[in-house]
Amino acid sequence: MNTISVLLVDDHTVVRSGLKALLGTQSDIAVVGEASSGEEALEAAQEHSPAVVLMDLAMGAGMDGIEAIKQLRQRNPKQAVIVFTTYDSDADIVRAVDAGAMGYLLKDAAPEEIFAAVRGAVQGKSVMSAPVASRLFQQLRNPDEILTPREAELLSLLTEGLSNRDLGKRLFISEATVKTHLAHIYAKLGVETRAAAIATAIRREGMR
Amino acid sequence: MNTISVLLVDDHTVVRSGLKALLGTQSDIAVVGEASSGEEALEAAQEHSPAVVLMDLAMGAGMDGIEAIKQLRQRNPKQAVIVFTTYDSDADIVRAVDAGAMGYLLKDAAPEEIFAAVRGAVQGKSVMSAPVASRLFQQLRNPDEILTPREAELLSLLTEGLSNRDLGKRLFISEATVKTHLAHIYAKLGVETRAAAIATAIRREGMR
DNA sequence: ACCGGTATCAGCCAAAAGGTGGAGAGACCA
DNA sequence: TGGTCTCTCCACCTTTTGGCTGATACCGGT
Repeated sequence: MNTISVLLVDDHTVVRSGLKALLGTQSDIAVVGEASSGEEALEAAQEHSPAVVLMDLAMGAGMDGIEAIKQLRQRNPKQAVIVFTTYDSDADIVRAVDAGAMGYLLKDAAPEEIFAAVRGAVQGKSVMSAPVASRLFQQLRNPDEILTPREAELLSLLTEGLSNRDLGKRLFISEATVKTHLAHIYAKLGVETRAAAIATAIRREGMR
Repeated sequence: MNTISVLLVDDHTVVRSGLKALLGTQSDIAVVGEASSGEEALEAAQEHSPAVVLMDLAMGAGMDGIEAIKQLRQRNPKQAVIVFTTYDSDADIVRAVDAGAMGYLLKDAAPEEIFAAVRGAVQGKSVMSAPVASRLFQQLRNPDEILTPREAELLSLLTEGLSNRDLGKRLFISEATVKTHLAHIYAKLGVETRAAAIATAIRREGMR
């Protein structure tokens, strides 16, 4: 039986310990290294050349998870990277998959799910938590939901708490136009109020 | 030497494993139970009567962390509850301290910090991570800007994009009361609209 | 030359939110 | 006991938002 070597990357000590403890119960999986930042991850990957990298996206300071994935994939395309994070933010999922992540697990995943993801990853299978999969599916099914540049601009200002009038002044357009854009934005985001739009915008696009 | 019994409450399996592994390295600390929800926590506390409860505030479904703290404190005031969570949201900190939490640690805390908090808690000392402490300090310096627990609760729901009507239903109060609370919140935050309040709340409190 | 997407603007109406002022109940503290 | 804080509720009024319909104009690709 081939044992699968795993590198853990997370800035939370307890999460690393937990994963180590969990993975340690499986005879075919061995944790060969740990890192608490993107930079450390690259070094550790160089040193241990693990088969699988289990990585949190949100790392306190320095290089973020997405960038780390890109670099890892670039240096060693055989290495499988599995994202292991707390949130299922749309933007993060897309970016992670784009950067070359093989799987996307949420931190409340069951142990079995984690084991399956690690084993699947070395075989080229991509495993993701159910909520993540459904979000990805949604996005693929609904390309309409992409905001136009102007709409994105408005949404961004919206999250600063401006009124329609202020939005108009800021963008040099009439209040009527602002309302039109907003209506389109609401439709695309699947919400009915500006409050919900702000909440959705912040929760689905970065900003955490 | 007295060993300190600890109950872990977190809906993430890996976090529980991690804490268990970390605390297991200390000869004077013993994990006597685990729970993954507020309800389970109350049961487990009943069964094991631990000296310290280490609890995540954000629990997926059912009872939230704050409510769990209140009930734990009510049933056994000698028990020390330490909050162990990912974010340092102003509202959460205030509410947790109010509910009777003895300490407030962030999940990226160093192991030593966690040990110190557990040992301190049984002696009646309250330990908190530096960022948390600084936020609390800020709030004490600016008493006008402190939201009441109820207001904080409202603000938190507000950031989910709910309407006044929905807020009322969720909190079992009339729309009139919701508007009163909102008016107070706006005054304290120094904003005029709900959109600005949401934006401010998210940018100044946790949720990143 | 036509069509689809984007950006701009208007008017009308209903719903939601915000401002003002007032008020009672319960908790806590001096 | 009196004062303060918090939470709850009400009525009235103004402003803001959102839903709907419709319009003009520019750009790019077929």
